[in-house]
Amino acid sequence: MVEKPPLSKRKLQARETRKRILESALSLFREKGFDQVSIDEITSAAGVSKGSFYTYFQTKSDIIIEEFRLIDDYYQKKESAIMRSPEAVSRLIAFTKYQLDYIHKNLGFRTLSILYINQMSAFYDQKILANRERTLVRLVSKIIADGQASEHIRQGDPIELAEWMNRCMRGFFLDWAISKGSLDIRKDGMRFFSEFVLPALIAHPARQS
Amino acid sequence: MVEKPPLSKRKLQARETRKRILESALSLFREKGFDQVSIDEITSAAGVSKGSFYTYFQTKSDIIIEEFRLIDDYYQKKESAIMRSPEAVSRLIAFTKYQLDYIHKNLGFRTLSILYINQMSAFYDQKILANRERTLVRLVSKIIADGQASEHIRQGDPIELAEWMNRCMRGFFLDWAISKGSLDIRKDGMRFFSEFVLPALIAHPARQS
DNA sequence: CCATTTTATTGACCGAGGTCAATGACTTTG
DNA sequence: CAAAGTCATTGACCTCGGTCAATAAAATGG
Repeated sequence: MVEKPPLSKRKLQARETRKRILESALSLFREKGFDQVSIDEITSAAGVSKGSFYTYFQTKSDIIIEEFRLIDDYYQKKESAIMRSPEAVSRLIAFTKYQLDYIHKNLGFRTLSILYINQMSAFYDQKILANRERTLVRLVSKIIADGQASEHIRQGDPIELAEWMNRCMRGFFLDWAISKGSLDIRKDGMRFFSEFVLPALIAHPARQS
Repeated sequence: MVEKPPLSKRKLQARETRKRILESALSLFREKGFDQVSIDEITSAAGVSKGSFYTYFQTKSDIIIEEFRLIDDYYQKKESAIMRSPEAVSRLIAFTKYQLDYIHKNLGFRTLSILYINQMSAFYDQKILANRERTLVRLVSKIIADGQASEHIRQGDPIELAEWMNRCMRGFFLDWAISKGSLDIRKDGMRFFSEFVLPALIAHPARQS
């Protein structure tokens, strides 16, 4: 458990302000879409000034980042369900199903676009996606390490393999974002994963050279 | 040969204006970087008004798109060198080498970021990247089809496989862009391709099930 | 050669993201 | 409790990408 810090009136107010901005923003984004909502609109809905927005967030799209962080909690919640699958390959498939599902239901291609744009923009250094500490890498590399032990998965550094697998999926998400959602994220995503990415991870008997 | 159209004075002037804008823009981008150059700066360097910029380009980043189109000519020029490799696997490696090389020398991660951002942005419909007509897909799918005939490459629709392979590389480029170039595009890119993507394309003897 | 139509060009204007010096509410110090 | 210090808050202001009605120059056609 975390030590409860004695919150001063100031800290409480600040937290409240931040929360109000975040909630107005998310609610307006859901209602009208990211591009149709201005910072002025968000802050006046929250009853604060424009400047306050920038006390708590570096850019407009930081709000989106905040939403995206929740995906790690989601993976954590699904971990036991994923690990219930008998072996590595089916675990990776289960993982990917959950991932595609979450993105389909909770994010959407527009949100993903904004996330990628945010992460690529020039003087921005909050690395959300390329972070080895993420539950995603932890979980997938664990599955891979297990799979290597039982010889279902090919050899190699499990963390590197997890990042590579993840990178391929990111390629899919990018294509999805560029196509403005005209790919079917669950059908096409699953097919790409099981037909192309997964084979790169599976142990094969050595070929004659 | 293309039929030479009788160019009116108007068309000539228009072409000249477009060219001057393009050249000022590229030269300023190279000098100061995309974000540090404003449209006003570009147009006054070109000696035209701001409005003229938007006669010839839809957005500021369209200039970058223009540059990117050249990569298809480059692939075309390298085609024979690539096909000189004896079989599919080494051809794909050669192709990827040239691709990484071109992007390293001529584009850079910042340009790639701008390209991706442009392609993802909301009301934009010039699909540059996800275009089956591109030399890239044509060339790679041809190599794959040849490789399937000689049983070096696994079965499946060659165009789909080419798009999948390309998608994985796009995942790498995205990671590169997000990491602001801290990945080594040639070393890490080649390693990712040959260690992870290529195995997904190679024919393997069937496993016992 | 003049009248009409077409189209490249212009630049004032707009909207919106982001900045920052000034303010004042709260906290700490003496 | 008053003075000094800290920091959340404010909103006028700036920059810049992008728009568009008006204009000017060239093409067309009679």
